Amino acid sequence: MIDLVYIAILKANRLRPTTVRLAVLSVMSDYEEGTHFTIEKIFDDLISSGVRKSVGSIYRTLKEFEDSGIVIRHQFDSIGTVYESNTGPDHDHTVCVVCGKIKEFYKPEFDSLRKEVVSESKGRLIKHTQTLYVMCEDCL
Amino acid sequence: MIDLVYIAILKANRLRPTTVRLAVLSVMSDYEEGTHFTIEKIFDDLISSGVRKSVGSIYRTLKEFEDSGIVIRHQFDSIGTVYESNTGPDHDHTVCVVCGKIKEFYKPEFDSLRKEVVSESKGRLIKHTQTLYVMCEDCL
DNA sequence: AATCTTAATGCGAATTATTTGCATTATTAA
DNA sequence: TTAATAATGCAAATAATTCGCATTAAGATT
Repeated sequence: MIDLVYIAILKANRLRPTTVRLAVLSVMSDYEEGTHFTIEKIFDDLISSGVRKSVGSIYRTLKEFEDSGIVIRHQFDSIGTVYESNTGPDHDHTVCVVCGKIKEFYKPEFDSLRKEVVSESKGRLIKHTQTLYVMCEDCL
Repeated sequence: MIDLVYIAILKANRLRPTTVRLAVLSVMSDYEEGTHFTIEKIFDDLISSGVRKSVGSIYRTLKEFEDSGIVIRHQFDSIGTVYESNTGPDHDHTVCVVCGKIKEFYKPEFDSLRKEVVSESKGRLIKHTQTLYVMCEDCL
């Protein structure tokens, strides 16, 4: 059973290994590292793999996955809501305002600066978002 | 006529000085510097000042103002869409995940780092968003 | 394995936020 | 002052997401 690892992931998050959840994990696992995908793409890819699941269930599933930390949800200007697998290290994004391509970047210096900001205000940092809207090399 | 300055702002942006636009500018001018407001707040504040304008027109007006650079629109997690007057210097935001309070911060070092990121990818920076979700001092 | 309990699913309706078409009205240009 | 153009109100349309609830599936219990 190829699903064993998905079942383990779900159980580790107190989620029953059901057909919808396993199917969503399965299509997600076919994406390249760093792929950003929509609810609709998951829906379509499930159809392509011969599995029809309701859009409502996919919304619910991705919300559960987000709560569990299995995926991260982003809202980008003029692109809307996309998700990505929460594997790999922390990072921020660039989005090309022309072609819409999303890339990731990481610079540890940002983290230190952010820590300074919150400590100056005596708060505690829970999470952050940073997106650079660019014209990418190809579009220039 | 107290509106003269608003009329000037609108004309400078090739927008006819109409009642809706002038009324929106007027309620906005009553807000403290750095206030973040919703469409609904504008609507309510117009009502309070004895002016009833359609929600649709307020949406249209704020979109025009955004295109003209008169306001900036933000989308914050679990808060939604808010606007602020585009006066004063560039800045990013902290949002308290408990009380929802929005504050501004500015550190020039962020700008240099962002420039590094886009120059490394040979792109051009158009704009950026950065939001730190925190527990603020009061909520801790 | 049969049954009980609880959670997940599908479906369509409901919600929320926003946009749009169009007839009417206001603003600017002639 | 009239002609041309743009803005407004209103209601309907759209888009994205959530929800209620009856049905089904999964895990626990006997």
